[in-house]
Amino acid sequence: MLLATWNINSIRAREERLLNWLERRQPDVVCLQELKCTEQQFPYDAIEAAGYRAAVHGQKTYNGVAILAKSPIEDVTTGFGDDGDESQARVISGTVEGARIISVYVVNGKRVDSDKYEYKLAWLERLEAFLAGHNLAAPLAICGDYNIVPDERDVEKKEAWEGGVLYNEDLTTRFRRLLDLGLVDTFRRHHQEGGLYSWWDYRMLGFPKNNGLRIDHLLATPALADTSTDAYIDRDERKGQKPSDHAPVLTEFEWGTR
DNA sequence: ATGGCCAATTTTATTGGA
Repeated sequence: MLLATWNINSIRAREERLLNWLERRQPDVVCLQELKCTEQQFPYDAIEAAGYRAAVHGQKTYNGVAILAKSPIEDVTTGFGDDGDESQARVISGTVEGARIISVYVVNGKRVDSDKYEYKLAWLERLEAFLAGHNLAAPLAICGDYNIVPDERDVEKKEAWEGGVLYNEDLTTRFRRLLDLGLVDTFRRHHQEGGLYSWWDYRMLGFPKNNGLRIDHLLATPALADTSTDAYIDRDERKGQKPSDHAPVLTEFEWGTR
């Protein structure tokens, strides 16, 4: 199973690029974030014609997450299912070929002194509780835009980002806590070096200067992660006409029908 | 080359992204 995650930054603005990438790359399962559209606006027909089913949790203008898969997507749920705020479409789960797949779009946080950052921290608490409620002995992957830089290898200009809403001691500790639950950062399982990023700012020549961050992650339980054979970042997707500011990140597993 | 923000919106400025 080739599993991918991609913050696409508007599926309507990126439809042609997404379809070209699906055709060329042929991932089995794709977790998407920042659809920026409602379910009514989602291009189901084009995705289906490309050979994929889609489970979509949409929202007008902001957020929005989906799972695309070549195989049926079963037992789809949206949100955390707790008693917290569900007005922002940031989580969708489904089962594909016996593996539980979760697509997440973690809150950005804007500034550390903002209400949005408070919401980010509270949301991460809910994420942890949500995961703790799953069977982590079973095959499961939770993939998406975490808006967290796990460690210094994952940032090009440490001084510029340290202490901000994406990279600080509290967040790296919270990320490690997810790993302490038993989840594996599947990209790091195959690549230990720094300088490999999944996001570059549109502004200030972020990509040409490689001022990047690794903030998009595929975490998996050992039952699944132990079968992974390689991981990739499709850096070329950040090039050319109308790119998303994120590149797709992928992990190959010896799991399922592929 | 990969190039100096981009996308959506009850649009002509504002909000959010990271």
